[in-house]
Order: sequence, then structure tokens, then C-alpha cells
Amino acid sequence: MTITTAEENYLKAIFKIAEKEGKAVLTNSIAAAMNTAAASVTDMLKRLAEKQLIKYEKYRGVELTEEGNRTATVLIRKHRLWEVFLVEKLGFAWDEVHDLAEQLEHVQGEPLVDRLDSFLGFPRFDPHGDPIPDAQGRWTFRQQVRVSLLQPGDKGIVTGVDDHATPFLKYLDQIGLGLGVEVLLVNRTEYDQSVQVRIGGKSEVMLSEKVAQNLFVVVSY
Amino acid sequence: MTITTAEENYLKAIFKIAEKEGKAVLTNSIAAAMNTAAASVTDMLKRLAEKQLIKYEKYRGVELTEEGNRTATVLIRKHRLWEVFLVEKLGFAWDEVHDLAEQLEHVQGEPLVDRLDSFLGFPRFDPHGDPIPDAQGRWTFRQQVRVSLLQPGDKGIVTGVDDHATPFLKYLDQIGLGLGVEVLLVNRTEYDQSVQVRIGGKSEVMLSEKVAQNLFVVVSY
DNA sequence: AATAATTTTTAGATTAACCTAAAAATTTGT
DNA sequence: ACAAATTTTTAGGTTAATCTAAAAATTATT
Ligand SMILES: [Mn+2]
Ligand SMILES: [Mn+2]
Ligand SMILES: [Mn+2]
Ligand SMILES: [Mn+2]
Repeated sequence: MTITTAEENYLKAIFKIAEKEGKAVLTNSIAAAMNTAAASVTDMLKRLAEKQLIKYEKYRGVELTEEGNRTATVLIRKHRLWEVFLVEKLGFAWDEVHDLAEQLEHVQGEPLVDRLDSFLGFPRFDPHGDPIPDAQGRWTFRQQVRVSLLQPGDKGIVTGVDDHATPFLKYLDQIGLGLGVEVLLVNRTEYDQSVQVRIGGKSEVMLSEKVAQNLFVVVSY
Repeated sequence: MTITTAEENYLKAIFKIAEKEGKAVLTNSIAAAMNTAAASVTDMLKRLAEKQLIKYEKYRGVELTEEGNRTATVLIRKHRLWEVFLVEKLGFAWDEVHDLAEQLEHVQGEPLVDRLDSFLGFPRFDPHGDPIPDAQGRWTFRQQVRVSLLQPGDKGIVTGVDDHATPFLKYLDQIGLGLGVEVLLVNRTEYDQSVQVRIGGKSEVMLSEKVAQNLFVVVSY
């Protein structure tokens, strides 16, 4: 019962869609997430069901089995640990590591993941603030809030981003925003929902609604 | 012109056979090295020739082109750098890293290799004593000799192994032999070509001809 | 409830990478 | 130099993973 790279990627996609949308995961959602034809997804779903990694009912969508869930969790763990490695040890920028991690996550070998984890000091979050499940598959949760929901006077520490794409991350770098930086909401413009924020107690910048929605903070009192 | 993992593996096999045997590399040598049917090799040779990575004349064997050679060299560089990483940074034993490196070597991304190289301090040899080509594809050569060729009284530092398999490496660990260890040839038994050696100026052990042939040293005067 | 729109599956192909068995070419031994 | 042995290639298949186009099922709309 060996698992292929393609199968792993489908399991991860299903896991993430289920996480976001709650219910049974539909063929088209998977197709959209993976940039493949719906027909290819149906094909793969049959194979994954065959291997007992998903529960699949024709036209009804899919759900991960216990084992499918475990596999997806390990994959995400590997992906995020490699991202930490690339940033912390090799000095890559946070917008450069995703594609490499996409490859590294498929390297097989349990001792590798666990030794990597240990080498990195058992990090609980990746360079984008996403949680890294531990060796037992346990997640660390945090009370994160989008900057777009803060009230004037609210203060928080940046703990994550919702958009992981390079243009957004590079923009944040440019204005001095990154994980761990303090943000104070100065005021909000009702007209376009843009917000004025003070960064690290120093500079002040205006963030569009779109940017504010893609930035997570843990509120500090 | 994207290159697949299978293609890379063939190029590496061809490179290594050519290195050892000198002349044009024959279909059957490749088949043996890769554990595949000769017919599969022919198939692949056509594809590699198509992509200008080898020069291929039916029934006449193959040779790497400039570009094929470059690709193989980079692959070996990556393999060996990852092996250094696994041993030096993650604490794996030297007999545990080959299969992982076999996977890691196929992760694509030039900056990755070069940053890894830098992170590791630009090592010139891997955990088995094999040379690591630099970013320009240049090799470091050494005057290595098999222990089986030493004369009584000759002394050397272990710099490499010819057999990379676990049983041999574990055996060396057991008797206290490894890279950097000093070996003095005490005497040779003509009957079976076994040799008595002093290890690190301390213990003395007998090495069979087979073991002595698979151990390289740089002679010290 | 019937029809229209949407989603999903099936049918039929393609490509890379393998295989076995048979045919063809090359090499070896007398 | 020619038959025998060996090596290599060709022929014909298989499997995973993809695709497009058509058919079938589900869902939404009137
Ligand atoms: Mn990522
Ligand atoms: Mn990430
Ligand atoms: Mn190796
Ligand atoms: Mn090695």
C-alpha cells in the first residue's frame, strides 16, 4: 500500500477544503484547488477510495478516512517544517519557500521528519504563521483575528497571513509588516473600509480592506 | 525542456558507469545498475537522445553530452550535499542517508543547492568520503589508495569507502573505523591476503581482503 | 412537476516509465 | 568464416495520471 505524490497532494487538498468549508468535499472544489479537470479528480477519487483513504459516494462528495486524515496531517507537518528550515536555516524569504516545500514534503521517511522537527527546535508555527502539527498529529490553536475586524485603539501582534502569494508578502515586507510585529489600529475609513495602523509603535500606514482582511493578529490588551 | 526524476537517474547511472569503465556505456550496464529490463533502458535512451542529453548510436552504447554531463554532476552534487546535511545536521548515521538523499537530490531549485552548500560550509567530501563538485562543477581529487595495497609499516588516514552498503559501514563502526581514522598496516597474511592493522594507534584488528579492498586511505609519511 | 442549468461521471485518448517475448544485430569461439 | 552465444532493439502490453467531449445525475428555476 504505497502512496504516490499525486495521491498525497489530493489528500492534502481535500483536507484543506474540508477544514475551510466544513461539509463533504465536492469534485469541483478539488478540481479548482488542484488546477485539474473534474474528470481527473473523479478518477483519483476512485483510486483513493479503493485504498481506503477517503469515503466516496458518487455525486455526493468525499470525506477523509482516519488514515487519509493522518496522511494529510503528516504531509502538512512536513511541508511546514521544511518551510521553517528554508527560512530559518537557509535564509530564504518567506515568499520563496512554498514551492520548494511542495517538493520536499513528498520525501518519504519518518525519522527524517522527526529529526528535522528536533533540529528546528520543535517549531509550532511556520514562516506564514500556520500551525505545525506535532509528531502525534496535534495542532496548536490560537485566538487570531483579522486586522479588518479591529476597532480603533485595538492593538495586536501579527501572527499570520491568509494570502500566501509573493506579491502580498513582498508588500508586507516593504511596509515593515511581518510575523511578530505590533500593529495598533488608529482609525478606520468607513467609505472603503481601509484602516490606518501604527506599525511597531513607529511608522503609520494605510491598509486597504483587502490587505487588512489577509492579516491576522493576536489581540493584546 | 523539463527533466524528469527517471531521466535524472539514468544520467547519473551513465555518468558513474562512464567514470568507472572509461568507454561508451552499454545498455546492459545501465540495466544492471538501475535494476530495469534492457528494453526499458533502450526506451529511455531514445528519449534522452531526443533531449540531447546523450549521444546514442544503436548497438554502440551511449555517452553524455555536455549538458547531460552537467545535469549528472549537479545531481551528484545535490545527493552528496544532502548526505552531509543528514549526517552533520540531523545526526543520521552514515549508513542511513543514501536512500533519503536519493529522493532529496531530485528537489528542483538552484538557489536551494547553493544555499545548502553554504549552510554546510562548502564541504568537499560527503559522509562516505566521496567528492562533492562545487557550484561550477569542479571536483576535488585526492591520492587515495586501497588498504589492500599497503605494505607493512605503511600508515594512512581513512578517506573513503568503496562499498556504501549498510552491513559494511556498520561493521566499520563496530571495529572503530571511519573517515579520518588513522590506520597502520602491521602485516599481511599471504595465504588469504588478510591484513593486520592498528587503528588510531590503539586497537589492532584483522581485516579480510574484501574489507581491505573496500577501504581507501591517503597515505601519510 | 417539468425544464433548464450545473455538476459529476463515463468513454476514449495520451504520455512516461516500466514490463515480457520475439526479432535483429553484434560479438565470440572454433 | 560461420555458427553459437550474447546483446540490443522492436513489438506489444500495463499502469498512473492526466486530458477533452459526451452522457448521466443532481440541483435550481420557472
Ligand atoms: Mn506553503
Ligand atoms: Mn506556510
Ligand atoms: Mn549516496
Ligand atoms: Mn555518499
